[in-house]
Amino acid sequence: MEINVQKVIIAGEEKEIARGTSCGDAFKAALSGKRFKSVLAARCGDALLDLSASIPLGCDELVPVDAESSEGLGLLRHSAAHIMAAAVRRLFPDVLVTIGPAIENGFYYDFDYKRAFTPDDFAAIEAEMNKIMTENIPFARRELGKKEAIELFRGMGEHYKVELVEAVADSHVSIYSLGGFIDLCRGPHIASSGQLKAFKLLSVAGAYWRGDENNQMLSRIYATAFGSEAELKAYLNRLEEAKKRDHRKLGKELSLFDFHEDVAPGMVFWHPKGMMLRTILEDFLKREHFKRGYQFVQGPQILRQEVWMKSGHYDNYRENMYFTEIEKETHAVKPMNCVGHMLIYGSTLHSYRELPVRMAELGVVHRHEMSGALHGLMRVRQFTQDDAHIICAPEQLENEILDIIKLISDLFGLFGFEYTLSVSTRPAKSIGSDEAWELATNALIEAMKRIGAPLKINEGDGAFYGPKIDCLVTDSIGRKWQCSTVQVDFTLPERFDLVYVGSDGERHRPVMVHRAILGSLERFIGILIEHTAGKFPTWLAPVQAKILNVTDAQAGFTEEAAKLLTGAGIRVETDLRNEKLGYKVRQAQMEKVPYILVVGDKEVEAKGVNVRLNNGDNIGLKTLEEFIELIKTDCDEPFKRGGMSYSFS
RNA sequence: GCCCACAUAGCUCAGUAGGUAGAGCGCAUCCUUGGUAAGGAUGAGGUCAGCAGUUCAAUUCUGCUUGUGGGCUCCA
Repeated sequence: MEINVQKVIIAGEEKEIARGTSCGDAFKAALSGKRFKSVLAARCGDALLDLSASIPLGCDELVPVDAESSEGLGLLRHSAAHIMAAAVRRLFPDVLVTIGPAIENGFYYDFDYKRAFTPDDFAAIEAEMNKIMTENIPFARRELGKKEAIELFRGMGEHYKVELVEAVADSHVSIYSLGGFIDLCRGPHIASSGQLKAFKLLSVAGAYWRGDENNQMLSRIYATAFGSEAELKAYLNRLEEAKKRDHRKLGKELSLFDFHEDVAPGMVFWHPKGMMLRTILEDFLKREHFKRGYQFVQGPQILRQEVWMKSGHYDNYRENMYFTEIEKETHAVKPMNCVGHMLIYGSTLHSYRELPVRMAELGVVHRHEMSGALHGLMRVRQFTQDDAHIICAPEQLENEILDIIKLISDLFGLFGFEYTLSVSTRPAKSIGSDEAWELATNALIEAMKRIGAPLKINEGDGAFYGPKIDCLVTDSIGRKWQCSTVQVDFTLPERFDLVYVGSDGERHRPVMVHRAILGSLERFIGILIEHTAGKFPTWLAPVQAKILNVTDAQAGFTEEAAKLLTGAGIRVETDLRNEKLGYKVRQAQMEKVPYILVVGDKEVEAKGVNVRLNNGDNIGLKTLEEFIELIKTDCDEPFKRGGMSYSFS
């Protein structure tokens, strides 16, 4: 082999390539013209390279990267962010640029400008981007020493970029220029602006520089890009479809709940149907907790301020608490249930034989969240937690955590939700000793390892009193919401001087775990509504069957049938209105009732109902007894897997 | 709390370049008794979010407040 030639597998075929050949030239020689056009970058091992980069020495395989792959799409979007920034710079020359990464479904770029951008600016920016695409300007990479780069950006007045370069650990940084637009960037990028085919600006938002609310508020433009117009259109359609599942819209349409913003912003008014759903969920939760050795308790809603000072909430959580003065004494509405449970545990002396003590409460808490943070059922100011506090000996901790994770997976599995678990470590604002924090954090990590869950760590994201495991569930448009939380706490038992008597007759300090499985019932139901698009499984549906009479002549039997079914524990409604059958079917269908039962003369004679399923299928005439069996089987269906059950009352 | 947008009938939304408002759905009454996604007629419903300001006149323009939506921050 000659010294200036290397063997490289290019797109699956081994080639001899002259040293110094660019990735792009190598692909151009190896691929068809059409295929080559779709190639955005090159991958060698784990490294992504610009097409203009020379093939690295020692690279034995070069893989073409296009917009079909997630890495290719990310790169395309990142380049689109540069193109957007270049367009904004052309239109608003004195804008300062900051950062513009690709994100899950698109990209954004944060600008500092004398005014905020608005959607009215989109048309002009998009037009300028299209112009840049037509001009087909190459992305040119250059490596600079840090000092040189700082001077370059300082000369341009780009102080955000100067700050970014200063934070880089390496001695050199790379910059990319797109025509006259120069940006600090690790790269890689598409070869030239003409490779961007389909993009759309979506929304504007304020965002703090480096995510810190003490910093300058920047103007962020969100946008997305795809490999083709068709894919972009499909994505925008999907978004539209997802909006139809929005729990706020369905909550109103299905008459589950509403808000009275004028009198109680961020607090839910549950309507009969929503409350029915909640009640069934609560009953089910209670039974599952009893089976797992939990005892239900209930503490007061309002407690004197001094107890919150003792617990540490006053120092750490005051801004989010509601206070009220009663007989010159300041009281606080509970933002958490722990204090009540601590006091219940502490009111008697416990033996090690009783541990672990598992105290559960469907606890209503109030937290004054900032007004801009409220969001339907997902983020409210008053909510109900399926909360529990487990008080145990330190050596029992890991097993308790394992059982909790098992419960999380059972419950979320039942509803078919996808979720991710992560461990959050000590935050800046916290109480407790270093040693306690380390012990608690390790217990969580060990439990995660034992169940083999992928270990994700959120540094500094723990509660002020302890580290935690959080569970995130996704809503209909891809936003992630925290549901389950498992928090180890060494400080509250200390503050409330909780003890148990060990086998040695001495008093010992127990460890406490705070945990919620669904998290908040409000948020959980919000996600459930979006997940099911309002078509709840039969066991949860507020109305399981709706009986419609064809004409007034069958009203009597319809009412009798409804009474009989209700007596059998089925949630039934009738629609006896003087309307055509088609009209009543349509309405019941839109209410997403699982079973629509029609009663005409034939059914009266047979003492039965004609059964139409929610999917529109008609399964014919059933006697009332047959229908009761049918619906019971349907209710039990989701519980066949796992150790849970739904007992038909 | 911060940035942008928005607030009209129970719901979804038109509208007024400043002269106090409309539709569809829903609701009520009547006609219609019709077999699986909308039969017809008539009618009731609005201090145009609240408070100021400009104006002969404000739902419309301006400011503030409250709330909502999308984000940031925060969080179950």
